[in-house]
Amino acid sequence: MRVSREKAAENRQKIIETAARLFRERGFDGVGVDTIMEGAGLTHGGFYGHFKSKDDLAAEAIVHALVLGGAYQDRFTTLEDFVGDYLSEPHRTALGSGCAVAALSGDIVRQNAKLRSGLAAHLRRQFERVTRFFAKGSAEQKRQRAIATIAGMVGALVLARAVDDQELANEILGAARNAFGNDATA
Amino acid sequence: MRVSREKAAENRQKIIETAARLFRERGFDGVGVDTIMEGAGLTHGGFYGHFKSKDDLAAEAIVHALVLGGAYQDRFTTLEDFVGDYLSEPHRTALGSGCAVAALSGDIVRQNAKLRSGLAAHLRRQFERVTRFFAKGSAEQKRQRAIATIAGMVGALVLARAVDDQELANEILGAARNAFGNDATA
DNA sequence: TGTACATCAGTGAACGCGCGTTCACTGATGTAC
DNA sequence: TGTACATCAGTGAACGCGCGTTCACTGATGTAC
Repeated sequence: MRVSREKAAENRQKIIETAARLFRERGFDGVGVDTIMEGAGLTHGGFYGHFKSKDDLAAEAIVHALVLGGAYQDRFTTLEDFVGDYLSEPHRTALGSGCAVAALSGDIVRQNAKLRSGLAAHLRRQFERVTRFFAKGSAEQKRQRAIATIAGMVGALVLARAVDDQELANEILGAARNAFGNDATA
Repeated sequence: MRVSREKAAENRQKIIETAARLFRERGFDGVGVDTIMEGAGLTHGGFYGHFKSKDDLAAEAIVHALVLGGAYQDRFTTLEDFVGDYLSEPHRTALGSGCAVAALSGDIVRQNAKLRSGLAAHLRRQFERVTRFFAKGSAEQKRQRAIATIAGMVGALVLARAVDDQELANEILGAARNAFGNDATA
């Protein structure tokens, strides 16, 4: 049953969004093409009309998630708000719609080079943008603080999610909020 | 060909060590039972004489790696040494013998509960031990600093490894060393 | 504007490979006497 | 201490399932006239 070009483009987008969610929730090897297609309301056979391979989709899905992640960070005006939202309990439990770096960094290392350089580009942009939260110090010092802050945020979220104890998880998030949530140089 | 009890125990240990290395290098789904057994100098059929399943081995292998990780941290007398060694280029490239938390946290989230609670216990011990590097502040403040420092270290290592650009990777490590390598409260 | 045909998005069965797991077998170790 | 037998660690072939991928087919869309 052929479908209008518009509808086909819509389907393609739905596949990418579904994949971006499921990959974050279950990891790259944890979701099959059939599950993704089903999640997008289609059957698995049509997959290869849209993408060259599962790897190809993975690249598109992760790029999609990273772009959203860049926009997310832009919404905040203070470091405290940014860090507080990122290191919140909702974000800890919202794997599928949360930070793709925290959810997939382990998988990305083992993916193709294109994805890894895409991640590098994303991080470079993030480092650049996050310097705006720091008031004092040289440009180089601001950049270093931005990098360390992002590393601390990602690490804290990863640890909090990995742990099988909500109390400990929230303690980790709280400690990281205190440590990274305000500009110590201000 | 039966083998002495001693040799069998040795083989079992070799399997665990090989698995601990390969899982860290390639992820849990990235290595097969056959590869692990081959790495241990055996054939794949004997695997189930030693372990109930691949998951069972994964639990033992990761616990093994975590125990070594705990001992590793004990060797350092100053925060600067500890952080400097952890956030070094050798550690960045030594996936198979490096920090299991950084290498496998993503996989552990999706593993069985036993492993996750093992990781929680490990992290609790690490948080406790790492407080010794902090001189001032209340016990609670020291603990929070220890947690934030470990989160920052893990996050920085994960990001540095995920990125496809050695220069950026080393910049991340350097920024994190500066941020976490000395007790800002001293 | 309507008709005829070509195109092609999506379907669902099937293929084939990888990998976790099982099993009959081997032959050296361990033990009973 | 030596012999006979039971045990069992390890071998390698085979099984079976899941999953990525392919393919013949369907029928609605898009286009040519």
